[in-house]
Amino acid sequence: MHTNPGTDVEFLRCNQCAIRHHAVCGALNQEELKSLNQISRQQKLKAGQVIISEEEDADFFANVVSGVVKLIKTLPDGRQQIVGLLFAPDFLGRAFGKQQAFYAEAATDVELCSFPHDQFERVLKTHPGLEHRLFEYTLNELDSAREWMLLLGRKTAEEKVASFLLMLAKRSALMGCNHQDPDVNLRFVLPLTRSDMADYLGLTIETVSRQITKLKARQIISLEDNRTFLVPDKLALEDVAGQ
Amino acid sequence: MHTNPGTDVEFLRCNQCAIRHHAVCGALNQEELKSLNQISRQQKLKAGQVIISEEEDADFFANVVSGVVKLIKTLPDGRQQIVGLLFAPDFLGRAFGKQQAFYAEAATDVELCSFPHDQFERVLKTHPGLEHRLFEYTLNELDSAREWMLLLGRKTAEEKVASFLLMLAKRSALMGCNHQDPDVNLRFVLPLTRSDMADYLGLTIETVSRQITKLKARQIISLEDNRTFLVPDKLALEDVAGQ
DNA sequence: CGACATGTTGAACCTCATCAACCGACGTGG
DNA sequence: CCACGTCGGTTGATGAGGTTCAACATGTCG
Repeated sequence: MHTNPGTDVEFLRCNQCAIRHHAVCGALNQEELKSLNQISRQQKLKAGQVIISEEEDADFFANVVSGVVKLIKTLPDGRQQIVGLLFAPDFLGRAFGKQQAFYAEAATDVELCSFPHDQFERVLKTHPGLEHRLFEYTLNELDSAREWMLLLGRKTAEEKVASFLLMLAKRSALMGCNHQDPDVNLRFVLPLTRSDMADYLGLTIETVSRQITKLKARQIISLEDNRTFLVPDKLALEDVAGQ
Repeated sequence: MHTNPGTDVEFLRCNQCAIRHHAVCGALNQEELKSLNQISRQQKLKAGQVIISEEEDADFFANVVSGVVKLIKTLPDGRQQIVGLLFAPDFLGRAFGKQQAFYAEAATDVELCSFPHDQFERVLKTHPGLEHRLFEYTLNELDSAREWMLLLGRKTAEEKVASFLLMLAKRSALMGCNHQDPDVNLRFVLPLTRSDMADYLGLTIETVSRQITKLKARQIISLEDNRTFLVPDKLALEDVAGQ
């Protein structure tokens, strides 16, 4: 708990953080932020890098500052399912238990703000506001997971792809504090490969590709390039997605 | 906050509760338990009864004391997916928000110990131990949900059915403080109809029925009656389930 | 007893997975 | 500089796994 000048500089870092007000640390007052800041570490990862492996315990928590992280579960024979996508400012890691039944991998280049496991848990114990925020975050994660269970269990390939694109479209509309009319020609960049999409939707890459082609043909979406999507009519897409 | 004799009788009820030490209220000391007990109400429901509807806000929380509750999400055209099964002593309801994106229905006859929404949230605010327990419970729910995403997205019909039966077998082995050898001839009663199974596994009833028949033929399971299953060799079943 | 719900079985069909070829972009090394 | 391999993506042909539709069996309840 030293309070040398260096601390103040680091302290500043949190106050200037791009995601601060939306991340779980947004719950903290200046004093609490300070103690969290002291244990945090910025970290940059390349796309494809494994962040948490399935075997070893995770020794840290982290906020996603930029980029996208995949949470992946695998079957012994190699089949895999993405069980969560983390965008900024999502939180990575499971409180109260180091065991993760999945591994985490950078889908794009990623910046993390990470905290050593034990120290973070200590801060958690002493700052109920932080735990509360994390709890609310977890409840939202659970809601999303259940939404995805409906998609995986009951939607057709076309509905799956449409639902996923719709999710990204909405997300980007929310993010960009968009001055554009939110319902007209939504535009977003897909942060995943077709293979990732397939693993998220419980499909194969071929099926994903075909469904995208079909949506293009029906003019429900159009592509600037392989990764950049345009949605001229959000309602039409919602219709295909089965709400 | 009256403390008339009646209160003590009710107080006793929690102390004698069958699920107390496993339920979220297990985190509470006597004093805390008392305040929770004062707002609780026992409730009995018949199989098939809707507990929380999708439209209206839920005005209560509850512990499942006995029986099984289905959490169901539906698509506009009627397709449905069970996104969670609650056994005793699971907790029903979403803290910090009345909105549920699914509805809850009794799969069997059910006993609940329920708490009015607002009062429970008030207790929650003043008893961090309870909130903490609920948080841990929610984290486990999230883990299960993700496990199920893998099943829904990547497992075959046979693996799905086997996984589900395995889950119930393990569950019943844990419950019955079994003196029986845990690996030999596990026996359990299925608390669901084939239709519920199908909705939980993302299949049709016909497929479920056929897979059960197939597992029977391969001697991996046997049935005393439609609802009572025997697992002579747990390892064989695990093998079919794809771990 | 008939009506209804739950479950099983059969046959036909269809969606999606599989296998394979191909395309364009990119990077590397001869 | 261009040939080459690789990677991400698309498209085509084929077939299997699961759905759909239908009939039938069994058990329960008024």
